[in-house]
Amino acid sequence: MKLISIYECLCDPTRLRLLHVLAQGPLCVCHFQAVLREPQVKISKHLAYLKARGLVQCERDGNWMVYALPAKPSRELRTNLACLQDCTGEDPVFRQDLARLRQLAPKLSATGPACCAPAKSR
Amino acid sequence: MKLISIYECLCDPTRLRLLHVLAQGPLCVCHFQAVLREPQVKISKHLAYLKARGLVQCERDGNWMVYALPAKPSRELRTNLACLQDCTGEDPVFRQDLARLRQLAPKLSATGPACCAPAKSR
DNA sequence: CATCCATATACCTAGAGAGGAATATAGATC
DNA sequence: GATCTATATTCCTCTCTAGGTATATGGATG
Repeated sequence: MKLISIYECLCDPTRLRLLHVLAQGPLCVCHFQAVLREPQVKISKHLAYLKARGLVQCERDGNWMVYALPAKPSRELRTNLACLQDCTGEDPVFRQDLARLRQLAPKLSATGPACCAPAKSR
Repeated sequence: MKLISIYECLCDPTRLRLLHVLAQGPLCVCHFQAVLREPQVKISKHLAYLKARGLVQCERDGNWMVYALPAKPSRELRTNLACLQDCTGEDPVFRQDLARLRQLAPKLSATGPACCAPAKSR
C-alpha cells in the first residue's frame, strides 16, 4: 500500500524536519546539515530513505546534490504534506529550522545552491 | 514529539484499517475480527498499541471491550484522521472493510455491542 | 593525474515492532 | 465455584530501522 510507505517516512523526526524544510524549496545536503544541525551521514541516509519511497527527488549540480519534493506528488502525498505543514506550526524545532533556513536564504537566492563552506570560485 | 507517535500508529496497514473503521463509530474486538478478518491476537495487540499512544479509548461492556476514537482528539490527531479518510477512498481493502461493517450494522444498532457469535441471552 | 569536496555506502550494534502459538484474565452464566 | 466467552498478555523469532564510524564514489580543480 502506497499510503503506508508515506507514513513510514513520516514517523521519524529527522525525516519530518527534512520534508518540512523542503516545503520551502529545494536544498542540498550541506544546507540540510546547517539547518538541522545533524551529521552528514544522518541527513544523507534519511534523504536516501525518502528518495527510495518517492517522497523526494534529487539532481546533481556539480558537487552538490539538490533535493526537492517531487514535481508531481501523488494525491496522498500532497494531502499528507499539507497535513504536516498544518501540524508543525507551533513546534519549536520546526520553527527553528525555518529560522536557520532563512538565515541561509540570501546566499541561496544569490548564487543558487552555493554551499555552506563557500567554495573558492562560484 | 506527539506528532511522531501519531505517524508511528499510522504506518501499519492493520492499524490504518482499525482507525478507518473506527471513524464510523465505536466497535468491540470481535467485530473488528469479523470486519478485518484478522486473528484476535493481531487485532488486540494493535488496539493496545493505539491505546498506549492515545489514538483510541476503550471501555468495558460486560465481556466486550468497546473501542472508540478519543472523545477530544488533539488538533494533530483530528487533522491526520481527516487526512486518512481522505486517502482511503479508492483502496479496495478499506472499501471492503466498510462493506463488511455495514453488513454488521443492523445487529449493532439493534442490540448495542451485541457480539458476532450471538450470545444466548441478550 | 593527484587532490579536494560533497555526498553516498558498508558495516556494526542495539532496539523496536510484527506475527503466531500458547496462556492468562476478567466478567458472565450456570 | 466451575465453566464459558471475549479479550489481553507472554514468549519467541524475524525483520526493519536508527545511529555511528569508517570508507567509497564522483565530479571539480589545480
